[in-house]
Amino acid sequence: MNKAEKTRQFIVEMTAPVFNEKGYTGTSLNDMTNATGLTKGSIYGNFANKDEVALACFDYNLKKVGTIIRQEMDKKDTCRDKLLVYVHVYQNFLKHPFPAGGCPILNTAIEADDTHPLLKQKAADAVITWKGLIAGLIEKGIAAGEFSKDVNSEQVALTMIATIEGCIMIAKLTGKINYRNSIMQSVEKMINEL
Amino acid sequence: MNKAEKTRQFIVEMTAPVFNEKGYTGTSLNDMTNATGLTKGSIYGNFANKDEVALACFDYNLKKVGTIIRQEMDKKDTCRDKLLVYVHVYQNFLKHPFPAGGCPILNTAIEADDTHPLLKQKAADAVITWKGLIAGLIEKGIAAGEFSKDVNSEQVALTMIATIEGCIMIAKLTGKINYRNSIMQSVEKMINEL
DNA sequence: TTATAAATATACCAATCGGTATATAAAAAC
DNA sequence: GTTTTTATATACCGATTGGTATATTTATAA
Repeated sequence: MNKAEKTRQFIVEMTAPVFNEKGYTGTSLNDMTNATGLTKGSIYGNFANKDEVALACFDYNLKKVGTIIRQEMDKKDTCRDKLLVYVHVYQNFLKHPFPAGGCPILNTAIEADDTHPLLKQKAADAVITWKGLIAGLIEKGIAAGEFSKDVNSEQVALTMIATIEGCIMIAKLTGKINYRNSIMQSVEKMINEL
Repeated sequence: MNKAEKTRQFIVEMTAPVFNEKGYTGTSLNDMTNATGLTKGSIYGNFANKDEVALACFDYNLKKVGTIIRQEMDKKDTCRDKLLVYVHVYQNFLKHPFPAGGCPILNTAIEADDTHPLLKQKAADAVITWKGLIAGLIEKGIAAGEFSKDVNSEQVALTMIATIEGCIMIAKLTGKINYRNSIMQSVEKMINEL
């Protein structure tokens, strides 16, 4: 990794939380120079424009979440326990190196869906990949005799994602931890009833 | 309603969809003059600043949703059917005068939670009011013998809201109607199992 | 060690940002 | 119908926006 690649990485690491908190429109070049301590010239020597930084930051934030989930899943054996990782990670997200500003998919989806096609596409891809991951785990669990055969894996996957994302919104908005616990308990029940 | 009040109302009606689509930061005074056909002077003669317009627009958008729900609920008799109104309205939101840009609570929550305390508070209040409304309906249904006595009304209310909001996000992001139908079917099942 | 290439900083650009003072036009009151 | 108040438009403000051309520094290779 040469100097430029290091700086690129450094810029992404320092601005990713800002983009996730303030959003694409809400993050200015000034915010970016403040977060990095670099100048505009330095940032624009490594990125073509604000868009390119924002897209890289989304990837970075998304990867951060994915890594946490994968690491926790590797510790579990059964498909049910692997699914329950989502519940436990989102319930104790402070214990993990979770991106500041919350779920990048949710944040990006809401801001970009009417305004920024590129970011919107990235968020949409992330949701579909996530759905596939959960559905795959469910299918595997069915094949292993862990779950009932008449479980609709795609429906459960989508409902899990929707509930988790809604939960993140409500918990962050109201600041009520028991709201989060209550909703996550429903997701847990949903998984345990498969 | 005198001239000023009419203009105030007019400004809110014309800019509310813009705020809901582009967000608070993403909506400029220029957008507001374009949407209304009025000048800055005219807008700022009726509102102190952009904040005041945005807050009024949130109230307007929220009321719009509330009115739809209330009207549909009035047509139903049982608590179960009243709860199912949420499913049917959000599933066919195009048939109703739903605010352009989607759910104002969700949009405002995501943008404002790290950036705009006043809007955040309004969105939080809306969620808590909504939760109370659903929980009240469930309690009423329990009292009427319609639902099981050991239903946790607050938990169900929160989970319903989370799933619906997550559903809106996913459906709008991916554009897949069958995703929305699939998730809403889960909510329907949840209500029918009370 | 020096020449060359790459990376960063400085200084600037036009455009737009939210907001305001003032002038003009339209309503409302008399 | 005239006066007075209210509402709207015009013209402007400094600050900030995203972005760039160029100068300077730092790293790399000969």
